[in-house]
Amino acid sequence: MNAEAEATRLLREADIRVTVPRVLIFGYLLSHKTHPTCEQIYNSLKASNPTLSLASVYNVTDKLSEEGLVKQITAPDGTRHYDGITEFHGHFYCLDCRNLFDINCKDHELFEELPGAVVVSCEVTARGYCPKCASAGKKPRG
Amino acid sequence: MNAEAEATRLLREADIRVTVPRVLIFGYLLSHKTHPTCEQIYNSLKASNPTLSLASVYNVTDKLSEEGLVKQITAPDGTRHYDGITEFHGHFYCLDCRNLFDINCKDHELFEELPGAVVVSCEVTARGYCPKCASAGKKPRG
DNA sequence: TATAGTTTTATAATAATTCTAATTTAAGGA
DNA sequence: TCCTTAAATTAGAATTATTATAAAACTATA
Repeated sequence: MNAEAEATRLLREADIRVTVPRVLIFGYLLSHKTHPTCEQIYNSLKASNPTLSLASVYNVTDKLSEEGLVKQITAPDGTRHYDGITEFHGHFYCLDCRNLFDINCKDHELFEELPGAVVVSCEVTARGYCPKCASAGKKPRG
Repeated sequence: MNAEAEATRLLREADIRVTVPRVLIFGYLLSHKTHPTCEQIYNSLKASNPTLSLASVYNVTDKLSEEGLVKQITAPDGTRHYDGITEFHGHFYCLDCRNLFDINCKDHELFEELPGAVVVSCEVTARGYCPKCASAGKKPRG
């Protein structure tokens, strides 16, 4: 099954109105594991969908992450990225190239700390220099 | 010892030039555990220091976190907050009131995943509804 | 106290995201 | 299939957080 058909199926299953932008954007996230920003999603889709607007990409990613169908990741530089993989995992942010990489990492039992709090999701983000940038000498202070 | 004297001492120790804005801002972070943004730091300090500029707060917090004297936290809404506590701990972000709370949480051995990567820091951020907002009924969908 | 280099300041510029109001669309019922 | 209604999309303006710039002020050292 292709990504757009899968997106349509998952939207129906979640009882979310199926629209062209939602299918396109959700399908894109299901088939690209690159943690794109809204801008990047928009740039990738607009050539084949000239009427798509950037505002819709913001609206749709917002809706999808609210509904738990995709994951929102806030990078240390403050930009928001989206991830079609919803199983728990962590991210590694390269301070040089600013890319996000997946890392395995178990979920924790962190929250006896704040009794009464309702935990919706948890994000683990490491910062540093990815193998490529580190080997190019882009390490902190020397 | 008061916070500004402590800030001065720590700056000297780290071999960082001691300036008025640095002492003020670092001192503020050492004595306030509220995870303020640059804007909040600026607003708190400007009354008693009218010549201080917001740009300096950005410059100084940048410098301090680069040098590891304070911790930078990027909240899920993309805003950057600073924390004078540098020991490892996690944060809980309330989706309603947008405050950050400290949570205990051990550091992990996450990084066998990316051989060759240089890890600089690690951030664990949970999202949800804090006890106060949750009890006021601000839970997700119902 | 003079100097050199760094930091700060004020302001302008940029980038990411949100808001607004008009238009279009999806889904269910006649 | 056509109508209706609420919801979603669009384009563009507005807002917010942050970064850049260039001149003035300050720190540390000689």
